[in-house]
Amino acid sequence: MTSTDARGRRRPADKFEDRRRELADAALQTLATLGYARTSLREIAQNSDFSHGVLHYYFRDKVELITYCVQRFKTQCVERYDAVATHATAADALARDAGDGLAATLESDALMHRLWYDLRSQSMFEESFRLDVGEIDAGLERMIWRIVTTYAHLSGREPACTSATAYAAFDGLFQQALLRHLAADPEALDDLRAGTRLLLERLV
Amino acid sequence: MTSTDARGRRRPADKFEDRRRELADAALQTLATLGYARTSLREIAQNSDFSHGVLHYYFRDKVELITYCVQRFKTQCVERYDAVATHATAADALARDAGDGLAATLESDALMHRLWYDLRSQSMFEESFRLDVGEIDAGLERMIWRIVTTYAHLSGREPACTSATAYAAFDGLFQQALLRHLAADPEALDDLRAGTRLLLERLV
DNA sequence: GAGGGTCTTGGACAGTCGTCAAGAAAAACC
DNA sequence: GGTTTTTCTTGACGACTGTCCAAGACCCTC
Repeated sequence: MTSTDARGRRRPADKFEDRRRELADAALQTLATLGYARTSLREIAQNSDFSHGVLHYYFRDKVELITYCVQRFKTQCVERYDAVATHATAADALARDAGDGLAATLESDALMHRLWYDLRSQSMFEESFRLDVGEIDAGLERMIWRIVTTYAHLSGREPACTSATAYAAFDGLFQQALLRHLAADPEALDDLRAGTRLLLERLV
Repeated sequence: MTSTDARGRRRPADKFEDRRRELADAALQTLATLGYARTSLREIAQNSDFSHGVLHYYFRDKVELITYCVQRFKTQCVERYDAVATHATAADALARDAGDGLAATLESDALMHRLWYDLRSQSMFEESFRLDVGEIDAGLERMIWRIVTTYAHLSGREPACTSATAYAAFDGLFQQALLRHLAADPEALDDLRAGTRLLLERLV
């Protein structure tokens, strides 16, 4: 049902899913630039190759589109953050790489991270987002915990906090850095790097 | 200009400001329950004793109303958080009081805290909010720093991090606890209390 | 109590929103 | 090539938005 035939043509079910992905990407781009509150279906369609009516051919309503976007955003997040998982062999090198990695993705994907915090705030009001948002948060928590446990192992120590506490602290650090970076604070990235090293050292 | 006359009647300038406050409070209540994205001027008016037209008598437009609300919200925040500033005489008692205080305000004012994170996310998209949001953040940072430095003094140590890093970590902790509390996680409050004690101990 | 400024109402306005349906266009099939 | 099916465009709908305004209600002073 999801395979291709002998001539390499996609089967109908695949085409349908491909178009959904294409429209969801246009929606994500619009959401990242305008924010959830100001994003309309017509604006999304204008950022794609299609007219606004086609959105209801591929999605039942706006909620299904946004939900699909959140899920798609999640997979992009996991891919992006897995790249941060380093292969360092020394504790201080790992701490430096982690700080650099977080600062790099904050700078290059600032708009997407901004959207993430916007959608997570929306999930506090709109229950239909909560499941997907919770799964993204869980994935990020695992990513942070991998770094913390690796750092602990490399330095011959044990983590001094739970996985949830470690993620909460790093997420707060990242969010503050993003806020200041978007407000054109030139020290935001350096403070994120320094804060990452300090938190790693203090939490294990 | 802001005083009352001999008979205790308010001067016109005061009446004007009082009505602005009254309408802003109705707006804040609406914002806290619906969120920024779903709050309209008519909805705000319905949560007050007036009709929707009066909003443009006291506020130039929606942006000025919302901005005024954010400023008003800030003063409420400062008042609320100053109550958390404890007068403990021992380090472990201070850590316990701080955790209990944060957990208490999270539980009793959950909707207002939800609104705060919503508005802070909006400030990443809407530049007109940034100044006020930044000032609120700075006030919260001072509140956290007061707790951290007091804790350090009581335990005869020095803070191991900057004020910004400490606030970022505690803010992340609080926001995760709020997310889980709103998602009906029964352990959210206890984890916030435990996390507060752990962060205090580890960051000084 | 009359007059005049302050305050409030409720409706009208031009846009925009999500949604839908009819039909054109394109693609797939025989 | 003609027919059927899938895909897409276009225009319309009712509801809702922020904004504005004419008219009335209110309140204070003389």
